[in-house]
Amino acid sequence: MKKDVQHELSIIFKLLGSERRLAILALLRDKPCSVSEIVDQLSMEQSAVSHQLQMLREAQVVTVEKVGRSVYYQLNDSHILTLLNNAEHHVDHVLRQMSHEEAVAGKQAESQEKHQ
Amino acid sequence: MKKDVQHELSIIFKLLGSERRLAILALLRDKPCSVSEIVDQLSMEQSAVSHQLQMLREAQVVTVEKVGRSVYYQLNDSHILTLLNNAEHHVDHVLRQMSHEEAVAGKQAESQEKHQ
DNA sequence: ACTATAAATGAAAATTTATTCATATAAAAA
DNA sequence: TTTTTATATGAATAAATTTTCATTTATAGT
Repeated sequence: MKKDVQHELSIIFKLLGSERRLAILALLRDKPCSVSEIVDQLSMEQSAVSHQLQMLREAQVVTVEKVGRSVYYQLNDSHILTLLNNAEHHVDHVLRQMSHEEAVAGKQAESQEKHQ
Repeated sequence: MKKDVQHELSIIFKLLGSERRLAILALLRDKPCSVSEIVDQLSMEQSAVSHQLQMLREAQVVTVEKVGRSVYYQLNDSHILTLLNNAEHHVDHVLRQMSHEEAVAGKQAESQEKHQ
């Protein structure tokens, strides 16, 4: 893998590796939102939201449009959506495996009880 | 998006959001590696590598196999590969757009020079 | 059994990232 | 034009992550 690609990759993953930014992106996935809509829905401070949006902007993950005195953000990037979808699959996979292992562990415990 | 999915997502993205871990994964993408192979190839400290591998292990991104006194790590997860590939596409897209914008900026500068 | 090598681990130190706070900017409303 | 509302931004603080250092564990070779 080329080094600058790796660097850019780490930037985009770093960006997605925050629950708050993921929450923002989840909102934007449905429809464009103004900053204050995001603030209200996620109960975050305005300044914190602005800082996060700044990062998403700089990485070209979202675009901006001024409407009156509001600023609307929207997803800019279909790749991000694909990425999120794939990642969700991965998570489903892991979560399922975990609950499967729990089930197995449960049966083992059960079986051990019988043998006591 | 469910909250626990979002949480897991942030974990996996956080994991991928590090150049060093990406470098490790790039090595493992080719073939399983022992800890000391990784240390040598990436010129990292042994302890740092071990800590990073611990995280990858705990997230079930890699699996471990002892061979003699070496410990070999390998990618466990095809989803991660897909994720990395998708992300590379995104990066290509952004990098291309950036160089496109540079080109445009260059032409504008050129054009402005003419008008001076 | 003793020594050397490979890797893991815990805790402290260093670095990075995120949040808050104070303030600035910009546009609409009064 | 002054006031209000929405957002942005810089700097300080707080929190999280990463690295380093010292030590431990485990295994192979002597």
